[in-house]
Amino acid sequence: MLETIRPMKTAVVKEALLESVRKSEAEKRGRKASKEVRQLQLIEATIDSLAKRGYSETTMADVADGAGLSRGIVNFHFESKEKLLIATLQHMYDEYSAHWRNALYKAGDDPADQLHALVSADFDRSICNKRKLAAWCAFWGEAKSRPTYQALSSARDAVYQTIFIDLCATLKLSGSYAYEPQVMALALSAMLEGLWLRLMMGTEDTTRETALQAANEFLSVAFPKHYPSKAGGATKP
Amino acid sequence: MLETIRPMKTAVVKEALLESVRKSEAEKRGRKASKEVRQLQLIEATIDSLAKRGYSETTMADVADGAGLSRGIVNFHFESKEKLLIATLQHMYDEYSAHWRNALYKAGDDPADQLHALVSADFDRSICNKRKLAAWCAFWGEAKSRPTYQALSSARDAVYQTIFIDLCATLKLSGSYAYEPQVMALALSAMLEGLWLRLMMGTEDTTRETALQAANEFLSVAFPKHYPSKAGGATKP
DNA sequence: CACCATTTGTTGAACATTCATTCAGTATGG
DNA sequence: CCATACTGAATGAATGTTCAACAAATGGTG
Repeated sequence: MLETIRPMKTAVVKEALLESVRKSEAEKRGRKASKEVRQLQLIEATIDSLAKRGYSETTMADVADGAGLSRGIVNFHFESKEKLLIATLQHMYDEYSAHWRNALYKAGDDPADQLHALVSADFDRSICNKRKLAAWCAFWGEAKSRPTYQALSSARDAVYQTIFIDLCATLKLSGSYAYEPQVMALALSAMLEGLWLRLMMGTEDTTRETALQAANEFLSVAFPKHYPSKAGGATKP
Repeated sequence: MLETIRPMKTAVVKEALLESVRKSEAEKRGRKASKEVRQLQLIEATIDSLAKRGYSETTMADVADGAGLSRGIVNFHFESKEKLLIATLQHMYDEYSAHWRNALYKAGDDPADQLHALVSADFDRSICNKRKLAAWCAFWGEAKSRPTYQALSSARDAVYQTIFIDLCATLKLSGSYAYEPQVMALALSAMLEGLWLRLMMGTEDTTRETALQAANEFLSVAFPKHYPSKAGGATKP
């Protein structure tokens, strides 16, 4: 099962396109960019707007201004505002998906390493930052009332969840734990999402470091034989 | 510290008012209701709209229609749409707050019972249902870009968090655990929020029961001496 | 290479719609 | 009969979409 997970090839391509977007900062005007680059540029501007103004205040004009282009341009590249937002969500979903698949691939064959890699990947700067988290949260707020968003809006999809369950089951066998893999996987992935939520609320008392620390603490108590606690031993009352 | 937490008296009053709202279903028109009842009625209609249509699609007209009243009514009782939404958020915040305070009060003096009561309270039908969760999520999506929402939007506030930390610290002493109370409390409360998020996404694979089960599983592995696992003992490989 | 025709990307003003707000008028309870 | 709750049409601002005109690339032809 796990052997079928490979980093997505398209991720590399998109990375290169994003580079083009950043490079062309100075030369936004005129017909300098390819269709794909321009679309990515608009998607990035959309994420900016979602992060800065929230979903309900994100306007076509703001996206166009953010990209340094004219008003009508979005309707040319994307058919409508709705299609732009769907494309933006799909982009973030693909990026997140490629990120954890890559982390899993690089983790090697040990299940404990794999689980730890997945957890750590969630708090990597490239995807876990104010801008992206805020954009995710904006979509979450609308997901329940929009069928189109529902499938994409929880970045951690069914495949991700299945892998979590499999890893929990494997560790249970090798560590003689008592929990139910499915239940433990739910608790774990829910905590990761909850930590994301905390981070985006951004009350400054939760940072990427403390969030990661909490996640690792969870791993230590749930799988003590695989992740021995790094803190001092048990204290007597 | 914990001894100062008491159920809020105002909760009882509001419950009575809500009763009035429900009773007057048939007689919405005319000057039948007091000012407070009418405001609660509008707030309930706002929650309905948020749940059904999401934040960005919630309109004054929809709220008024939902309450069976005329268009201009909201601006009469609340000054503006923004004030209505703030009042709605405040209402949900107060309700949630009263709920966990009451649960804590009824739990008695044992810290383990208290923590368990807080966790269970989160999944009580009265506050953990599609309608309310969807409304919470709608506000979360806008909170980061609206300073006014920020304080109220995470129902679990600083006081709640402090109590969690205190309980974790107490249990650590009596159970000789190795974790850092602050870190464990963060992991725990983040998981609760994450489970809420799952429930409101409503992909049907997570129910209130399985969510509560996952939360209890967490308690079992984090505080094994206080919450002995109910599943069969450890299995050998 | 030069020239022109065609396709394709881009602009910005005009348009239509949606929606919060206002307010003059009406109804109702005390 | 007065104060107050309430109504609903009018208003104006905000915003997504359309489109005619323009500009840049492309490709074919002599």
